Amino acid sequence: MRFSKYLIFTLREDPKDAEVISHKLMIRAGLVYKEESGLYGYLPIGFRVYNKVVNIIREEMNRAGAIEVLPTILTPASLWIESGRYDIMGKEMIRIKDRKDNWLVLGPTHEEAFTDIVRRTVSSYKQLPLTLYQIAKKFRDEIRPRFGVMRCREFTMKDAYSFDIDEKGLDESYNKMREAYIRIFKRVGLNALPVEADVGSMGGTRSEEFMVFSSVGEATIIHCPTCNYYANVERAESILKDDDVVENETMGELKEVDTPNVFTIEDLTKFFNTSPKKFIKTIIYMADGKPVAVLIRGDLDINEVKLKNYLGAAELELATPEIIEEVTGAKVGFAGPVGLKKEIRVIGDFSIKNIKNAITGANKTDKHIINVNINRDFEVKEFADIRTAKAGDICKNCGGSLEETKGIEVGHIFKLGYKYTESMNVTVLDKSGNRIHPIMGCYGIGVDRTIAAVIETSNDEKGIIWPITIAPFECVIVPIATKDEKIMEISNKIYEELLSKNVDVAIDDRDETVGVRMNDLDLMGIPFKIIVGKKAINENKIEVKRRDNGQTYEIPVSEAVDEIISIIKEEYKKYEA
RNA sequence: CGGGGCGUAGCUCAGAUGGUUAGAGCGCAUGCCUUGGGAGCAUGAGGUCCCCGGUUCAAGUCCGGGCGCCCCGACCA
Repeated sequence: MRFSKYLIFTLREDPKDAEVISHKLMIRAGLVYKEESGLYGYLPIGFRVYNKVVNIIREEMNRAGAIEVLPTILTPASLWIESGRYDIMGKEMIRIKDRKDNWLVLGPTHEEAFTDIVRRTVSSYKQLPLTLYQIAKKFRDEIRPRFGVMRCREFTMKDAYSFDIDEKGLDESYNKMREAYIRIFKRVGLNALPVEADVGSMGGTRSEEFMVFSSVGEATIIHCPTCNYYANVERAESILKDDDVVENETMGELKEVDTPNVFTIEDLTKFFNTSPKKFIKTIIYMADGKPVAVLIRGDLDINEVKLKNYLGAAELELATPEIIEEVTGAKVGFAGPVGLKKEIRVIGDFSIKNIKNAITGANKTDKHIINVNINRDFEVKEFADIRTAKAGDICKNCGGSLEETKGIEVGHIFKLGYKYTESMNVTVLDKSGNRIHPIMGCYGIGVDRTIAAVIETSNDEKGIIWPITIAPFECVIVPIATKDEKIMEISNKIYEELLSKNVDVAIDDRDETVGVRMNDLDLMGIPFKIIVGKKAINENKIEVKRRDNGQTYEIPVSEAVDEIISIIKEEYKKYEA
């Protein structure tokens, strides 16, 4: 590619509306442009990177035995009604009405579509196992798109769906995908770790997210440095440091105390001059429309994902002030387990089991009660782990001290189960001629997010530093003076030869000063610059300069092509899976 | 949906208290000169000051309403 005839669009300054590094650099290096919030298009340089990532994913999926298909992105509402998700998905799903007034959905995910493909084409156990995939656009009307390409409304995803006759088969299909993912992320230069994830209302049995540790990540990961336990905070379990400490206090007398305008645990702690651990927080939730009281120790946080799973609820939200008043008989801030006005389901987190002489809301406005004791003053029928694990907690596996980090979720693999094959009635005949539902797994990789994650973890003050495997070009030739015939002659010769040997090379022959061109190439993250300058004329030598550490090799012109090829080959080895 | 910030040239921004023909840097075009890390000189093009309404002799500037963008939170198969 000759840059003089290409579309290079770089910016010298950070765009105003970008906050995170990857977003700034993707715009500045001319990889993408923003059409509007959450909608990004790829420019030529970005599209080259995109294609390289897609190709690596495709190669590894094929290697793992998955088969590529191309379903429709516009899907009929009927598919979604069948699976029961038409109503559940809510506003995130983009719906369009066609000219005949039929509703269509721009696929936000494709379980239904792939299940439909299998329903149409598979009828015997002999055709299984089967893993199908696509690399295509997804549409989700996100409440808040952000961080450029990281969370947007239209994005590219590789999604695969496996179909097996039994759980054992699913385990194998799942593991194949898991292996493929590890290879893919290695090859694109990402350090992505599988982390235990929430299986949630999907009803699956196992789920892992591939996380890239980064401060801009939206997910919180709980990590044990001793035994390498990694889990999304949504499902992480831990042991409290002081879980088993039974206080020796004798039970005091239950007593109401006036606490006007004291609401938060922090304020209450000051007011009573005690520790937050002496409080039992009582939070009222609405689970599928029914109020539930949840009790947890004052210094801890409720994990709503765990709670939702425990309750088996489809919808879980904090109760409104009106409902809280109705349930407790008091204004918000004074709920407690003793003397709730209405009989409702009460769930206790394990953390409240051993609190002696606790302080709780009195279910009367502006009043708390002290010396509250479980089993004497109130009973809890249901105990569960509904606490958010946090740094400093004890690892349930090895007793180590847990740490917290942020992660970007670049992939997600999931044992789905029978949800879709049952709801959409997919069956195959097994060996004995019985109709059985295949069991499913689903596996996703966010292509755009993967690109952003690479940039987020590999950049410097000059710009992007691409791994050679997904760089827009492997190397770019820079003729120091574009009007010098001799320099151009040498440059063009090397360029043509490299091209003929299938090197992904470009020549930056734009009528710009060397400084401008070098800086652009650094911004774009080109792994190797091939500089043809005075030395080429005087000493018959060209220079190859590395983007990552600035190291420069001087190479005689006659050996340039072979040497460049071998340097590039060597570089690829770093990313071999 | 709540809180905060912003909206003026392709980009990044300046335009107190309302007042002529709305500015800068970069970018862009043309010419000269240049090319070892964002050169110099000259000339030039480029504006719905987010939109609608109001106040006023006069609005980029003040008032009301709306729209859009960014960040935090809520939310997120």
